[in-house]
Amino acid sequence: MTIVTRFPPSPTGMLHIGGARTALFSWLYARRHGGRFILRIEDTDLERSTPEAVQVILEGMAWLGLEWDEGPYFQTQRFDRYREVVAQMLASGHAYHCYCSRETLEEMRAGQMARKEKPRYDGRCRQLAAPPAAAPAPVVRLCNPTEGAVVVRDAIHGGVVFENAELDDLIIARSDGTPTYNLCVVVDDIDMGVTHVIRGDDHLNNTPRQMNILAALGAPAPVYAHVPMILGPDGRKLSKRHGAVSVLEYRQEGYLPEALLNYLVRLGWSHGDQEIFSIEQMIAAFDLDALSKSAAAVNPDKLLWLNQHYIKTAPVERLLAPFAEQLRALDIDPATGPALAGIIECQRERAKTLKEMALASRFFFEAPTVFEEKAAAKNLGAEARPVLLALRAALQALPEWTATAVHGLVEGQAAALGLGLGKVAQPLRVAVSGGGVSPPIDATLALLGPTRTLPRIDHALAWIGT
RNA sequence: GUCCCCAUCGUCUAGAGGCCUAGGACACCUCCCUUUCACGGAGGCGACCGGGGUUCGAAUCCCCGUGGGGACGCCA
Repeated sequence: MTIVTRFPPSPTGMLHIGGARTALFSWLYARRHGGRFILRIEDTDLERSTPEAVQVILEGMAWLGLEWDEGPYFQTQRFDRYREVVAQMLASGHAYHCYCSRETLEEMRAGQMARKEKPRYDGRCRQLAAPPAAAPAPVVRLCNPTEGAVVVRDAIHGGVVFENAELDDLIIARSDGTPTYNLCVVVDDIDMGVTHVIRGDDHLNNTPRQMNILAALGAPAPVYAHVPMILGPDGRKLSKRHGAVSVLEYRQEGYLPEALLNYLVRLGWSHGDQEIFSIEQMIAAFDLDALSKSAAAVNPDKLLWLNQHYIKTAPVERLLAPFAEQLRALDIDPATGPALAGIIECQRERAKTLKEMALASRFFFEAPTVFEEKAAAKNLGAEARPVLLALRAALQALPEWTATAVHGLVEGQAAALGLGLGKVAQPLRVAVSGGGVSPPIDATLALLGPTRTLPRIDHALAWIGT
């Protein structure tokens, strides 16, 4: 049997990390078993769905590299099919027209709440012989079994029992004729041959209803796996207040998709003590039975750590494009400085994000005009003057401008001046970078080259002089 | 309110009755390395929600409680 999974976002907002993780799990499961992964856009809510949101979802999926084998399907393009199924259910007696007005329903709910009962439709239209006079356009409801129980066989939770008596006759088609979520999912999953439904456990309660529709249609149930929700860093429900919840925001913030994927895969899933997973390793190791049952809070620090790990270990070429993207976001033209590869090479161990790396690399492209106050106060005092003078002279005479040569030069000058390395390297660092923090001074100067370095020392000297 | 789900360090988790003096990771603290910042290395702090059972033995199984979450829409 070919494994078929799907990711069915509704285009009403951005692709957030919770959705991304569900997509990842579904994608991994399909890949792991050589199956197919389907992308389906659930846009039956005409009011709230937007083409922009569809675009954002597609972009997010593409950035993460979660390529789908089929789709994207749009439910709005399958309305004929849903109508056909609804008609069939009506004909077979598995569904019926309900003429209750919204007001009636509201009263019913209020009464039940007041009596501390579970609010649900009482099925009063089930036995209607004929439509009432002057009735509003009806909705179509599922004829839910009134007895017995539905057992959801869940790969994560085991068997979960729901009494049919707890369920009511849910609406499968609105009064305007459009189908609702529970009907569409079931029909699509049947038609698309979905074998494994991996989704958030907020859907666990919907599952018995969907299984009853499935039964009415005479279709077998897929394997369900209800994964726990993702919580914000504060342990509360994920919301916009927690910062970057949209996947594309992580891109803007300088995260690598492999880092986000690695972070996400370990949220609710584990493989022994392993923390670092390449895409290939995830695919090889992923399994439903290692998914956890409890909700997980996001830990921004750990994501940062993983991102830094991938920045440190990725091939430099892999970082070129996203790093350039970050520079441009800061209005820096990547072509106006030293080779990007060189910069990345010496910055990668001191940046947790590519954005941070870009910020720290600005001086490679733009000569500092002002100096960081504290760094200047500490390292660009009058005593730095002879040091910079000596350094300048020696650098100008340097036959070959390489990191090794600069390294030897700095050490030599320190010895000659009878000073510790810090007393020599720090003023130089502040002079060329504008601050007290930079990659090793030898590598920094090697990248800057004499044409950028010498004038900067002059500028610092002039600044000290005033 | 009713139904459903969940419960190991601050966080992510390992753990499928004895291997647990409860392991790893992030964060935090200390030390080492060091021209800054980092990287790296070595240590440290730190948890089985509570109560009953079952068992020779329970973090692991059962029950109750407590806490958290979800569902109860002509949203998905």
